[in-house]
Amino acid sequence: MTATRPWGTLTLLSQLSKSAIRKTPESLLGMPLRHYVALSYIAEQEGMAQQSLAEILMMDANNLVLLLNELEDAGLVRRVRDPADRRRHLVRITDDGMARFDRAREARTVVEDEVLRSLSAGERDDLHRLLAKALGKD
Amino acid sequence: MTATRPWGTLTLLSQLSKSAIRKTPESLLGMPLRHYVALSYIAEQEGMAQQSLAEILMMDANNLVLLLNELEDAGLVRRVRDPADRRRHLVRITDDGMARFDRAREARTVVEDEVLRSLSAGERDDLHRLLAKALGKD
DNA sequence: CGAATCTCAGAGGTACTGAAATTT
DNA sequence: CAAATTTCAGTATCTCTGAGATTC
Repeated sequence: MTATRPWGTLTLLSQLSKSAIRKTPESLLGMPLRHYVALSYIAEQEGMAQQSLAEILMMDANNLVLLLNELEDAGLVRRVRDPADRRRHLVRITDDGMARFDRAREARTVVEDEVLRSLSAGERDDLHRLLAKALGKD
Repeated sequence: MTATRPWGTLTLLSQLSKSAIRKTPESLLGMPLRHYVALSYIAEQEGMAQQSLAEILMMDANNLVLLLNELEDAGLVRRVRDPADRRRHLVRITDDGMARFDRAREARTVVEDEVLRSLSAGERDDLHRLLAKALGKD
């Protein structure tokens, strides 16, 4: 029943994502976008080991080291050795980091309104729900 | 009425897109993913000038030059001078390019099934429709 | 001649590869 | 000692900046 559609769902997905990235200037967030994305996971799941964090962010653990260096230099997060397994570093967001993340999140709703301006409020909720379900975050 | 949700729609969007990219190996498509994405637009809109194509693909016109060089070297597209304005190059997909694009599209439905496996057929249609509408492609 | 279009070389930022250091 | 975790140096790939060439 699936008619041959000119655009695959995955193609549309990547295009809309690209559009969102292009419309999110660093000046609006107050931090680089990749800092914001990382913070959103660190804030949600406090005290994660770096390796687990790398899996969730779908990035190399090696690369995460460099990213966390930047976040730590900016005073947004802290690395603390795990007392239970001293090989691990637990990543915790700082109070300042949480405050700046909250401001960035507010700012991103502005971008979201622009990117999704063609959708009604109900359709935006539907989209959010479908994306969350596809990611297993429902 | 919008409850404070842990994940913004834009964050979910970029994460699912990243997931789709990671699950699309070049060997499956028979070409690099960015060749496939470019071809999907070139196949849909025959004989576009490079500048228009760059806008649609949301990439730098400079960068598109390098991408088209690769596509032309691979025999997937041809550049033809626009007789009406000899400054322009019109980009056309070759017969071989179309054949290989069709095979790649088939392959990508396999990835799509995996990425969207948590969604029912109806939900997948909904997602497709919402993404297309947000992009103004409905 | 100014503007538009395409091309390319060089620079900058981002991500991956491999090896070292510490701890279990 | 082997495995797990984090760190870093080197490499590769990609994207953007700026200048040049052709045509309108």
